Amino acid sequence: MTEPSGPASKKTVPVKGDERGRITINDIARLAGVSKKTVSRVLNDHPLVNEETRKHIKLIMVEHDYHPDPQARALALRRSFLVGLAYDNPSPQYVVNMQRGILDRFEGTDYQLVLHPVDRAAPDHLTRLRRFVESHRPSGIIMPPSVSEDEAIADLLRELDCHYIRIASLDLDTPQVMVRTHDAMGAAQAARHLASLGHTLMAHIHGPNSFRSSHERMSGFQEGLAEFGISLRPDLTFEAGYTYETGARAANQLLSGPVRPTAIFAGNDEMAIGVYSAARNAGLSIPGDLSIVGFDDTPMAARIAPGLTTVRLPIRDMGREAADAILKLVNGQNSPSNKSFQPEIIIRDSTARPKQV
Amino acid sequence: MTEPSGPASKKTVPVKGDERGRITINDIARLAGVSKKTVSRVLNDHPLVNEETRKHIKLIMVEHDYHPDPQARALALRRSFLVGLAYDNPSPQYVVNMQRGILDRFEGTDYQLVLHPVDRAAPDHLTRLRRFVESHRPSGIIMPPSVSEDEAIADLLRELDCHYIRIASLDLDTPQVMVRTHDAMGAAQAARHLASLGHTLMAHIHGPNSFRSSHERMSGFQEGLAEFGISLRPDLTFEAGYTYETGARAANQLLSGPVRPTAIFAGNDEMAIGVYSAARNAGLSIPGDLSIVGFDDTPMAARIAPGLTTVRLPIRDMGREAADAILKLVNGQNSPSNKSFQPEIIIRDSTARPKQV
DNA sequence: ACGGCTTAGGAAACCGGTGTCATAGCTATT
DNA sequence: AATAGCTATGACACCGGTTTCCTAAGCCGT
Repeated sequence: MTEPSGPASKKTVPVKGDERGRITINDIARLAGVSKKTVSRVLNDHPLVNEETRKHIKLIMVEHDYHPDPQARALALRRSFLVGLAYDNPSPQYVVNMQRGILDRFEGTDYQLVLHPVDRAAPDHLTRLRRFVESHRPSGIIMPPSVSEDEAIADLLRELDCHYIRIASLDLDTPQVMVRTHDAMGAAQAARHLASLGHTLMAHIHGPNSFRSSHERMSGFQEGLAEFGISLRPDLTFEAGYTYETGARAANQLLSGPVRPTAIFAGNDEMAIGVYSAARNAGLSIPGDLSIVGFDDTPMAARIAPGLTTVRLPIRDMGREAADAILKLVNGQNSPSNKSFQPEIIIRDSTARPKQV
Repeated sequence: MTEPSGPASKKTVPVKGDERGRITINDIARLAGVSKKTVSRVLNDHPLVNEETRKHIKLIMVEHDYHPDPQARALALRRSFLVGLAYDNPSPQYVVNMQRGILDRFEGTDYQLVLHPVDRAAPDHLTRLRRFVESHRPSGIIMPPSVSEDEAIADLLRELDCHYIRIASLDLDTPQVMVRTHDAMGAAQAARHLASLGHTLMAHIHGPNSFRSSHERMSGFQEGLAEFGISLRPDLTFEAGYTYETGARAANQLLSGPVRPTAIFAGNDEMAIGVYSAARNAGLSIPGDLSIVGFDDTPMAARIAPGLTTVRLPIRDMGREAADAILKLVNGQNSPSNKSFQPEIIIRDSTARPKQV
């Protein structure tokens, strides 16, 4: 045996008809009676091609169902048709919706989404990202929070001259390369909802201080309350880890404290569900004794009893927009799209007027 | 401006230092004083290379942190370093865990995971898959259920001479190209658990008949019951859609029927949560009046009250194994790994002895 | 000393596209 | 008329690897 041969490579003589094997740009060129360079120009929408010629070539391409080889283009263009998703969000719901949105936009294009989970706790995560970019030369990288908030990562990508889009809840240095979420606005809606129900003594359990979204949501909540002349008491704000367990722990502590609020705004649904558990432990009924608002509108919010009032961020739409922005960057349209997406409060059964109004 | 030029292509004279721009196989060859073909042989572990030469070249590669360009190899080898995940499972939890498992295995390799959601209801889904495979030439495709159960898809991949691994709960035609899940075994455990608690009148809500897993789980449940001399009554088995809503609907119907079971085994957790909702509607307490068992061990199972007894399949492990199998296939090791993974029953608070024992 | 076999390595074509540069045919300007 | 400038196209090298084919050296038996 010579070098190990592929499993079913039958050594098909490529001569003979133009069938037998994939058709290439050479085939199209021959069929159209032009050079491959002209076909290449048509492929890339180069302006200097006669309209007649262009139509003729396009027709032939369609007739033969020709699609250029992305690998070859990648090699020649020194840029692949791969877009990386660099993420570290622990919520499956979030990740999957983001993926769906991106894939929505890529549908019908030649672009593919490749996954690159980032573990920012690992010392070599920057090296791994660098290797990924250097070797696979993705056309771009999409970063949802909290990867998007990491300046070291953004610096690296800039150094590597790699397009990227950051999805974040605040304005970040590099303009025009981000999709804006309005976490603060959503949190403000939660505040207004609770305040207008008559709550005045409210607690807040927020995510880790290292996440910008934690701050955004908290300050948005405060702003919303301020409209009603209410201020958030520091002794009623707790930091947790955006997880069920930490949310439950914080709520247990909170509910066994000296001051008992009539409502709790949790920084995400996971923690809100943790609050449910703590409320059960404390013998409190929801929403009778305690109103609860979450953030994210995970599927669980609708399924749990009582249904959780929460804030929905259009994650899928944001993914779609981010993908669109990457495509525009790749095509050199540096349009300052910088879109932002409005959150929406979903009112279910976990919020009601406080008892002693 | 001529054709849009790459951002930083300064026409760097490649002579001079070996820095300035990525280093290629030619650089390594020059530095080692051999031809590029010899370097290529080292890269591919070709046997006919002198041990001295090989070591020398490898050393140089490490020193200069050389990594061959995947795009170029893809072009030459007519095979990329991309592995596709063709999936249609609606559960984010499932999808994310599968992705994690696969990525676990790819870590440290040059392989990347690209997503290819499949909508088998769309008339062109086969065309889209074909286009993906033909144009990107993935090294392989991993298919979890229920895509894995689609023979048309498997036929297509075989026709395209594309490696694939199917993850499925039953033996499928092509041997040695699958990872086996044991849904039936898990369902049998659920049956034994309920039967040994003393239940004798049990209902089953299963997934769509078009999913093999529905049948596997049902027949496994029946086998488990049979060990206790119990048989599943046909009038107490319902088909639903693996979703919360359909599960709730089936349970409502079931609980308002003439025969009231003391336990319900739902084909997945989503439907089991739907049963919770129906039980609340019917004023039944869980597990006092009704025991419930689910399947999947989604995060929700642990968070809902009362905690849902359910069957856990090691999805992440299965993903890892599938990725491993793909790698073996690519490397020509046609080892009949055909591994299978044991399910595990997680007992929480939704199951108890029936009231009137 | 010669042919045959095995081992080690190189030259050049190739994978399927793209960039650079040259060129032919026009029209517009001087 | 000659020059300049634009349009439309092609020849050819190139991207960074792999493959095919070939050569040269070393060892063996006769």
